[in-house]
Amino acid sequence: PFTYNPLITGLFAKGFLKKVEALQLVMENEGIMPTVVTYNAMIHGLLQSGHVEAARLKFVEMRAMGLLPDVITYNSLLNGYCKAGNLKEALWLLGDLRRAGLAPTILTYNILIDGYCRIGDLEEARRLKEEMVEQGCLPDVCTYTSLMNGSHKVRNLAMAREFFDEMLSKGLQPDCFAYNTRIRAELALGAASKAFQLREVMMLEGISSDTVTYNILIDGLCKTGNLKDAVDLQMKMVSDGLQPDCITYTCLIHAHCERGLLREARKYFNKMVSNRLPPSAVTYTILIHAYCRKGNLYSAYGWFRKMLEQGVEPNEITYNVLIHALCRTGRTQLAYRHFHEMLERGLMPNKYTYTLLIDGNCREGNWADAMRLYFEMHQNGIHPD
RNA sequence: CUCUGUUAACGA
Repeated sequence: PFTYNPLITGLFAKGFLKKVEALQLVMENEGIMPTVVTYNAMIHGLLQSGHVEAARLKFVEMRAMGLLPDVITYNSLLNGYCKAGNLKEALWLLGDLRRAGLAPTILTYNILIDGYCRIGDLEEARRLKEEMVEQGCLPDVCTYTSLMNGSHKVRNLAMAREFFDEMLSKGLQPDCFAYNTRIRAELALGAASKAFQLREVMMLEGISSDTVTYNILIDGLCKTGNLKDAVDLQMKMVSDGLQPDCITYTCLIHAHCERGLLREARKYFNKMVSNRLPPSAVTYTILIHAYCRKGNLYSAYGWFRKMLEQGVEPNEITYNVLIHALCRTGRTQLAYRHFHEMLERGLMPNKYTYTLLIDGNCREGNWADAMRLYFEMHQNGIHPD
């Protein structure tokens, strides 16, 4: 197991799901018993790649083998459910952890607090923070970073600042993540100058801006209408010795597309490729969207094709963009084809997808299809508005 | 040997 466990972790990190299954068989054949750590590594890997159900099955499997899950097993699964926004299941699991005679750790609390922050339930997040103190776990910089992010989510800048100050008052030293989180909140909630001030503070504290800091600032400038400053900052980033990454370029591509500067956007795309940075699904979706909006479906499909050729998987947003453009131009049948494609890829259409298709069908007078979609949406637990 | 926090895209 000491040889196999790190191997399993490594394979998951590289996204080699099939090889992990193969390795599990090899272990069985050689009579090597998996340990709790083996399962923890597998559960974690499955969750990282979004396979919550498969992870749960591993959890069941390990218990069936007589292995007792430890706090790490629970924390991993808890994190998976929290990330998926399934706090109900997470709470049930927390009960299970306690029933198993285990005590939650600071990570257990941080995971749950982060889960509540992500769904915007700061009341519950706060309550858990108090509970963790009562249980003798002191909130750390990670706890406060989640709380600041949650405050940002509910657009409460004052609250984000309070959490930051409280962190300082507890004698905790904010790290780069904590500063970046606060800076992003300041920028997004209308306090750009405070954001830049904080970057100075951060430097004085001996924490240098990293790529994420720059990306947050560049994106913030783009979104407050300062495209030129954003471009300048990107150049400053390079002169400061930091390499722009895929996200840096994607922010700039998006900003240019929004302003209809598609030529410039393409220039950034080419620059990113020539810097050996592979464009992501987000990058392609932005370009597809820009051409669709312009009414140039031909070019939009050119990008879609390129994306597929490069082996970049389209996601639900990519399909929503295409479906939107097709429905709007009265090509509901073609839109429908994409709808099926997305199901084949295991992507879940959301409320927006259904609405687009229902609207398209209604416009063309296909009431039967529209009604069928409506019921299908209901069956999938999506409530119309 | 395994568990937590920060950045980009659709919005009818």
